[in-house]
Amino acid sequence: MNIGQASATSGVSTKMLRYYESIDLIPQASRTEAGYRIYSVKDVNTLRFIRRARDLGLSINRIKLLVGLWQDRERSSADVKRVATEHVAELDAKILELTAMRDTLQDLADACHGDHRPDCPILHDLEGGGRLSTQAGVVTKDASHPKYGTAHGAIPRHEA
Amino acid sequence: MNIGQASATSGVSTKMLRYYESIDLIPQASRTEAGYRIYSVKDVNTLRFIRRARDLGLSINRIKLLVGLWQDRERSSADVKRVATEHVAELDAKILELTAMRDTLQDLADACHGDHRPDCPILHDLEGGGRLSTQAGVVTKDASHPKYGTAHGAIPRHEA
DNA sequence: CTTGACCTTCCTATCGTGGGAAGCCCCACC
DNA sequence: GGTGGGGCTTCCCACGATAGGAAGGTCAAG
Repeated sequence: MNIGQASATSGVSTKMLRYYESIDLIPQASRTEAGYRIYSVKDVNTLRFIRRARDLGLSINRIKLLVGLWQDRERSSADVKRVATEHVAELDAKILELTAMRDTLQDLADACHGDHRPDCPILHDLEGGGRLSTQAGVVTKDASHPKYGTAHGAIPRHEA
Repeated sequence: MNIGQASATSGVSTKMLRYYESIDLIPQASRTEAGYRIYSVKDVNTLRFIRRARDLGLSINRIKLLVGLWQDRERSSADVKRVATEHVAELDAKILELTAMRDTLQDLADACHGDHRPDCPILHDLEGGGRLSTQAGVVTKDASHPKYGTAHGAIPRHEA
């Protein structure tokens, strides 16, 4: 099986196949005399495993762990579960963060009449301080919007 | 005001200040004789605007649009609203995608006893095909889990 | 033997951010 | 008037995971 067939049957692009090999997620494929990579059915199974793990949003590093556990008959399911649970926690955090953004923006959009007039609460908000309080340190308007605070502060932007 | 002070009062790092200038999100700052960048209070306000827009997850390109609209007295609020609404739609899509992943993984983790034994439904799922049906083409188990299909297929991974 | 599809490696880009090196500048302190 | 430390400059590299493309070798069918 060459790389094209392995790609087609595993759902992993040839680009990614070579990349995964380069970062040692999968072992170096053996080669034909001409230098073509050769894949076995077992290799393709591993690739499908990886593909599904990626579909669940797992990072390459976690997938490395999972593949290792998968191939280890002495593994404990607790180890597998921990990897999954950590990822769920990260997904939850991300979902919370995005939801806070979404809600804020949706509320602002709802408050915007959206016609020919220039006046716009969205711009006003961006201009003024993400729902007041940032500027003067004293909240002067309506403090009954707890969700507006969530997206501020330490937002590790490059983490996702 | 030099770049350090502008950074401190706007919440945008000096790295990002120079980067934003390089991609023409903000105009080239004027310079002292020694080549130091100079920022005005107006510049800092723009930077705060940008910072808040980033906090809401808006892309640099959308922020470019918004800054343009913000500084255009003839703008129509409809244009601003459209940018916001598009971003909300993307956030919604992303949230849906992440939630599907989360739910699947959480269910699998729930089904995993997580002890010393090697047997694990998480690995079984990754191995077997994201909740069966992929392998044989015929669903043989429990089809009442509509959420398990959502994360598959065309997932533009690099879009986020 | 040619043609076209496939393979190889290597470089580039994405997106937004941070880290760091090498070198110049400025101010305060002695 | 020096000097030291912190700030500024530019430039390069890294991340994570993926795609695109160029230049060249290979294979199989016609």
